Amino acid sequence: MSDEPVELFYQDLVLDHNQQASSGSTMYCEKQFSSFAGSSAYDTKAFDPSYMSFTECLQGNMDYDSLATSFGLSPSSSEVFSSIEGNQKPAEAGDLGGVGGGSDAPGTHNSSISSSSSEAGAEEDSGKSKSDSQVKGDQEGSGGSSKKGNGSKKKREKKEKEPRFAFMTRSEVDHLEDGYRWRKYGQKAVKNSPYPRSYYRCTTQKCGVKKRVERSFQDPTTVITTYEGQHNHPVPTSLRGNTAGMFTPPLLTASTPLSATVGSNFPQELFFHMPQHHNLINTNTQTNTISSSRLSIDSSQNLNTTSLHQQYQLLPHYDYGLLQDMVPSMFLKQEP
DNA sequence: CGGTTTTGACCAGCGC
DNA sequence: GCGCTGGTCAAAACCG
Repeated sequence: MSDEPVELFYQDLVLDHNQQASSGSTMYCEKQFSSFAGSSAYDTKAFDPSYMSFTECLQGNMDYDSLATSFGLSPSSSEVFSSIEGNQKPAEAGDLGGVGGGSDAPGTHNSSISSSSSEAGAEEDSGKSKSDSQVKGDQEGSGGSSKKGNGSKKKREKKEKEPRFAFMTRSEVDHLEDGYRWRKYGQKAVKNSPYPRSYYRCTTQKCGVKKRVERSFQDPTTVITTYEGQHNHPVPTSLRGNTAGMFTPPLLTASTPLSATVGSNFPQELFFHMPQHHNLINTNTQTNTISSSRLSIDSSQNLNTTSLHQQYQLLPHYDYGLLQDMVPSMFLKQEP
């Protein structure tokens, strides 16, 4: 796995709630893409309808390489894409350091993207190649024969590397709702971190998507979520407790470009809609900043910010940061 | 009662 | 070869 591409993004989506209350007014969400140093350089841009939702991405509507491409990274391969490569091991040391979500992150981040990915890498790569070989087509595959004892494991074929990507979210809730249903199948203590890592698998049959969730030990308010694989099914229409459990659907039916794709799959649809990030990428690695953009959402559309607060403990002013986790490139629709 | 979570054990890859 | 660590399994506990 170490060779597997993993890109981690850290983003702050700031909702200026000063604007939110009054209906008809406009709510502004400032998305701030930044690597862990937390520095920021605003690059205000309007949302472009040509983005792709996180969900879509998860469903496989977007090919992984495109992510790399959209990030301005070498499109070719996952290897390249995974700047982790070089950082593979570094992650181990203080490595996770990056995780700090920019808060206390020291000046260890040398580059925007790579630093972030290294971070993801830290988390990820830790997994080493394990899952690759271990991921039985799904435990079902190995069936009950199971692990112990019998050598059924030998038969495990090396599974194709699943595209993975990670992102950080500022939230008190470890397992963020993303529209899909997950079943937790494991939890492990993570080296160098007081916080355990939880493993989830999509409960939909034949969907082998997995995700790992762990809290950054450097910045406990930050949750690192790593998705592996792509959903081969639509987002469950009715989730227990309802979509996202926190945002009732027509939550954000903005009249802005965002609305173009903001469907009923809330939160992720909101959180994960990203603008063309070709424009967002700031290759200036010295600033550790990728960039940011602002999108406006017509609050008259009923954005329940209260729930936002409740669910994510949004910060009182403009640090409604939790919405922060998005993977910019993922939502980008590749232009033909 | 069915689905989910918890948790200890097991397995495999990697570094020393 | 050994120990460490991450990832997964599956029985038991838990929950609605």
